[in-house]
Parts: sequence; structure tokens; C-alpha cells
Amino acid sequence: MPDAQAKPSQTRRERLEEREAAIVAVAHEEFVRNGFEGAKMAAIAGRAGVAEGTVYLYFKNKNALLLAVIGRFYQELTRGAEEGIQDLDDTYARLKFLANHHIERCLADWRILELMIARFREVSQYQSDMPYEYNKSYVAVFDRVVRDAINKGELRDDVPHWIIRDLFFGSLEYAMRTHMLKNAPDEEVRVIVDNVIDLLQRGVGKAAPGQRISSDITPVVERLERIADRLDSAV
Amino acid sequence: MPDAQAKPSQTRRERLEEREAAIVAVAHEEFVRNGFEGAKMAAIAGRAGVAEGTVYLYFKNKNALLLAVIGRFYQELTRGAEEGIQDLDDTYARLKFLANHHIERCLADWRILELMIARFREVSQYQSDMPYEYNKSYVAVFDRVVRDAINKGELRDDVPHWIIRDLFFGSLEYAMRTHMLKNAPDEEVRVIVDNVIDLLQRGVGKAAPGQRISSDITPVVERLERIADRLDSAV
DNA sequence: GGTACACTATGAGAACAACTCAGAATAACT
DNA sequence: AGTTATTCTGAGTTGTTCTCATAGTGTACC
Repeated sequence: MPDAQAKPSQTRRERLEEREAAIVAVAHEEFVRNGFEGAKMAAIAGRAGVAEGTVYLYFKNKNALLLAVIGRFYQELTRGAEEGIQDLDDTYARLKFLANHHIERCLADWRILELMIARFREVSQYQSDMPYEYNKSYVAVFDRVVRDAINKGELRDDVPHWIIRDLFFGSLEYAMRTHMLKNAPDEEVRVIVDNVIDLLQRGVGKAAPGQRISSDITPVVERLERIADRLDSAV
Repeated sequence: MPDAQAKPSQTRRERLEEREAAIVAVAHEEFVRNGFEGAKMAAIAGRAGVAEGTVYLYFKNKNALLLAVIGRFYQELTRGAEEGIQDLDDTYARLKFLANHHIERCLADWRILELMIARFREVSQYQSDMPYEYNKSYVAVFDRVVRDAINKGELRDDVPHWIIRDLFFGSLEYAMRTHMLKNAPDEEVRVIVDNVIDLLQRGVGKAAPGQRISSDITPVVERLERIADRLDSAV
């Protein structure tokens, strides 16, 4: 029973790709429903209409199958981010879009994200795994926005790039987890985005000259203190 | 061969606890060396000097064993945090200590932290697992510091508590991962802490009314005024 | 001091799931 | 139609967690 309805107008390669896509799609569902260990290869094969051994012709092992699912997720995520910022000029509008897009996509596929975090974040093997590459191209979108902003003088250039990046994505990830734990309504996403962007702006945003803040006044304070010292000892 | 050298002055309960501790200690090493799946129950039992079945008298399953290891880690982490802030009054000194302590402990037991992230962060079952409780008491230390700071008017009260918390721990976790990936030297921890605290200060720090900044100018002004008074009365 | 009893330990093997592989089926090409 | 290359199959192998019937050990009571 070869099944797979060899549709007339299909080349062999097309059939293979269709089958691969079918397996990935079923795997996605099973992983979401049952987690990594709970998803059985037998069930995936069965629901995809192939024998168990066949799955192993397409994917080396269960891990590789999960990787394929995650790869699909990342591709959409990156594409969405790139397209979204194209129409935006303002730095904070861009960052806001990225935060919003990130949260929405991640919450929509939350279970997959959890699986990625669970299985592909060990530092020791991270760099050799494919999610590292996926993540690199995704993060590159954010990095470009930040670099532009620094060049335009809108963000401080005395904070290491990677700190800004970790601040952004770290805060968002934790906020997302809190959001899920609280089972909060979708509207709350705006609260998260607004707050994180606001904090980013206050934290690494550079005030326009003439309205200088924080670090710029410190020397003045120190100078006043030296003056006070002299007056103190004089009087 | 009952072994376990029934030392004369040991009550039965003591021997059990010692044995449990031995199993946990070996498990810790094995998990660190080989990861969760790589650590075999047979190896753990063997190295702890008990039969495989015996381990299951002390821990329901492999998961519970990892949980015990993580529990030990969290207890030390929480204790260290609580003791550390006792001697500190200043809000930012406290936060700085907490950040530093968090990073140092987590980096020291990084592999265990990874395993916790990998296996006990699924939102769906998180609340029923013990790490949730551990984490709750740990985070409570931070929360108290923040609440105090808000009451003292040193932090803004218009940012939700949980956002501040997620900002803090999220940024730190991501920065730690970057740190590990870069294989950065220990000194870099200071860079992380300084930057994150600085960003927190700028982001949620409250400037005294009429003054948008964080480094406080008021004391100097008051001091100068007192000097001016003395000069006035002297002349 | 001996005997009953509850507690603790053991390790062979049951259960289970990922993965393999020799052989069957199918498509492609001549 | 025949030949070859490709794809598929599923019963079986392997490896690991966890169980459980049996055996051992310390404690308490007579």
C-alpha cells in the first residue's frame, strides 16, 4: 500500500518535499500537544501516513525533527521582523515593533519556544547546533536597528551592544513567561512592550543636547563639592 | 554485602540521611558532567555505593533526583542573598549585591542552572513543581528590596513590580549566557553588573522632584547654603 | 538472648521507546 | 518488459528507566 496518492503531475522531488513537510507539520502538532518526550515517533509516523522507519529517512533522529520544526518557526519570525521595520524610520517605533512582533509570535508558538529553550540552549553545544544560526540571523535584525540608532546619536554608545541586546530579549522573555504564568489577557502585551521600551529609552536613550541628564551633571556636582570643600576649610 | 560501614554511633535515621546526601552528591556530579539524559541511574547508584533499586527508595524517579540537586542549589542561593543584604542600607548597593551574588552563584553552578531551565520551566506544569516554590522564596528577597525602595521614593511606583523583576533577572540571565558563550574572563562580571544596575537606575530610578536625574544634587546645594549662611553671619 | 516485625536493600527482568536494517515495493529509464 | 535506483516498511535490536519479589538488618519486646 504505497498510498501517498501519486498525483499525476508531481515530480519525484515534489513528492518527497511534500512528505517531508507533512511529517514536520504532524511533528509540530505532536510536540506542542505532548512535549518532547511525550511525542512518540510512532505516533508522528502514523499520523503522517508513513512507516516509522520512513521518518528516519527524512530526519536523522527525534532531535533533528524538533530542529526542523524550530527552523520553520525562526524563519517566519525573522522574515516578519525584517519586513516590519522596513516601513519604519523612527528608532523607537522600530524597537517597539520588534518587541511587539517578538512577543506576539513567541506567545503564539509558546510551546515550541519552550522546547527550544529546553533542548537547544546548553552553552556547551549551542554553537554547533543549528538554532544558533537561526538565532543569529534573527538577532541581527535587532542589532542593525540599534547600530543605526547609535550612529544617529539616539542611543548611548558607551553601553556594550550585547548588553542592550540581552536587556531587550532577556526582559521580554521573562515578561512573556510571567504573562503565561498569570494567564494574562492579550491586551497586557501592550503593557509589557510599552514598559520595556520606556525603560530602554530612559536607560540607553540619549537626551538631546541642552537637556542633558544624569551622567552629564555628575562632573558639575563634583565640582560644586570641591568648591564647598574649599569654602568649608576657609570659613 | 550491606556495607555502608554501620558506624557505631549512628542512629538509623542518620544513616539514611547520609546515604541520601551521598546519592544527591553523586547525582550532582553526574548531571553536571553528562547532562540529564547522559547521566545514567545505574552509574549514579554504582558510584554512590548502592543498588539501582535503592535509589528509587529515596527518589521517585530521575526527575525527583534532579529536583533534589536543584533544591540544594536554590537554598544556598537564597540564603546567600538574604544574608548579603542585611548589612546594606543603600538601595543600589543592595541591588548591586544581589546582581553580583546572583551571577557568581549561577555561573559557578551553570550546568545545574541549565538543567533547571531545560526541565522545569514549562509553564504548564511549573506551578506544581517544586522549583516554583524555591524560586518564589528567592525572588522574594529581591522583591522586598524593590518594595522598600519604592516606599522610600527611590524607585518609580508607576512601573509594575513584575516588570522590574523580569527586567532584572531576564537581563542577567541573558547576559550570563552571553558571558558563557564568549568564554569571557571573570572580571567581565563587573561590567555586566555595573551596566545592568546603571540601566535599572536610569530606567526605574526616581529623581528628586524638579530634577530628572539620579545622581543627587540636593546634598551639595544644602551644604552650599549652610556655608553661605555661615559666610553671611560671619561678615 | 532469642524471636517477631518493620524497615531497608537488592538486582533480575518488565516495560517502553528510539532507532536499525534486510528485504519489499515502487518509480524511472531504456 | 526488463533493469536499475530510489524509497519504503515494520519486525527486531538496543538501551534505559523503573518495578517487585525476595533477602537482609536493625530494633523492640518478651
